[in-house]
Amino acid sequence: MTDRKPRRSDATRAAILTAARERFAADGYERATIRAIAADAGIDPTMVMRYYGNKEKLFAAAAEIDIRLPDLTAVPRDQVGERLARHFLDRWEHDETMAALLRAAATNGGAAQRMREMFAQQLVPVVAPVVAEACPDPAQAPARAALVSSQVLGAALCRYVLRLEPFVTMPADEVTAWLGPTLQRYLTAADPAAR
Amino acid sequence: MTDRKPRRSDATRAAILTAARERFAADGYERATIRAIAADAGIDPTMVMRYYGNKEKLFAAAAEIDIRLPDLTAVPRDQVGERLARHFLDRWEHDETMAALLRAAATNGGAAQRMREMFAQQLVPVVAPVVAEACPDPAQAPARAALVSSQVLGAALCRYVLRLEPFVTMPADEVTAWLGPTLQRYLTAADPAAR
DNA sequence: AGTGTAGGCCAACAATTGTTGACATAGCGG
DNA sequence: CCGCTATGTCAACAATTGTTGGCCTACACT
Repeated sequence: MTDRKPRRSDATRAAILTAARERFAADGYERATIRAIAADAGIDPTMVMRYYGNKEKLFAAAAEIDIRLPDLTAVPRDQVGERLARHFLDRWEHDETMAALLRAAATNGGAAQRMREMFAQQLVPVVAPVVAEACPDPAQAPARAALVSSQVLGAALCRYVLRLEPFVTMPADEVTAWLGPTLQRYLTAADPAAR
Repeated sequence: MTDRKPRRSDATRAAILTAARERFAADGYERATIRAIAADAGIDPTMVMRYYGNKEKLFAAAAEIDIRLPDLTAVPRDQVGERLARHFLDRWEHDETMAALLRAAATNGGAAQRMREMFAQQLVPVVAPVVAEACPDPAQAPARAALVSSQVLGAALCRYVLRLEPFVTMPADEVTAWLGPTLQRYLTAADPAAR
């Protein structure tokens, strides 16, 4: 139902998308040129326009991200933080699309909007039930999720974008060990002062 | 000694720098054009070139930042985290130069380099003595400082760049209340698992 | 007052960008 | 086998960019 008849140009489409993700991840939105993307994909720049309309739509297609968050209700409450930290780190390590979106979101309004949508549609709902258990006010969920975002995005920024030295070489396990308790507190602490 | 003879063009120079900071903060490095900056400053684009050489050097001049970190050794050890959080938030709130550097660092190599230097030269030294008290290994200081950076930059990213809703409207006091204990732990915990 | 120099503007260049249209070709359906 | 449409290439456009050189003006110093 959701898949259409396979087109002869599917290979080209995919090549464009792959090249676009690489370029957007490496250079950000403005510096990644359609010509460079087309060259990487081994085709003419015109094809990019034909298949994706314009640069903005190409980026939208390239930056389509599913965080694939696990079902946190199935995780022991006191391990939620570390579990989340590990998942995010793993996701970032294996999918350059995440870095592409982050880099672009810093200067491109559309990309920032996309990031906000990801937050609202994917992170908040998953996190809400966990927050609800430890905190009476259900309206707190977005704020808690935002705190989680800030630490996760900040770590990604330092590690994959700024390439801040201590953070780049630090083993993934150590990063999760440090971030885990932080996220745990953001999600399950009754108030900021509580542990 | 450090100040030179005042030049007739000092007003223009300052106007350029102010406009540059605003544009770089609002648009990032690539989208902020010299023409737009000159227009904001009410002068000809040529002046920018004459006084700052080229766009890169202009940015370097505009993004010269002193974090003005307080002397943490004079702060009670258990309040270091909150003190740092408040300082950073305040700094970001009142100086758009910080946002300019952050936005630009996401896509511009030079800006990223600048950010790393700020980290190494300003944050690490201030933080090192605090870390040394709680942790035997002096080589841990950079890693702890990097963790602090990640949370601070992440919060700034969400609040001032991505404008993630819950984070934008959250009162500054509440943000510091949440971030304080996190930074405190990154600095003074003996190991990731310790509180 | 006269002159040299710093401050400023205008026009223009070369390069790059996203984007468009006309034209070729090849493969599939009739 | 014929023709139509999808796929692809080439050349070019219009706009924008950083950047340069020439020219005018006004202030400062002798």
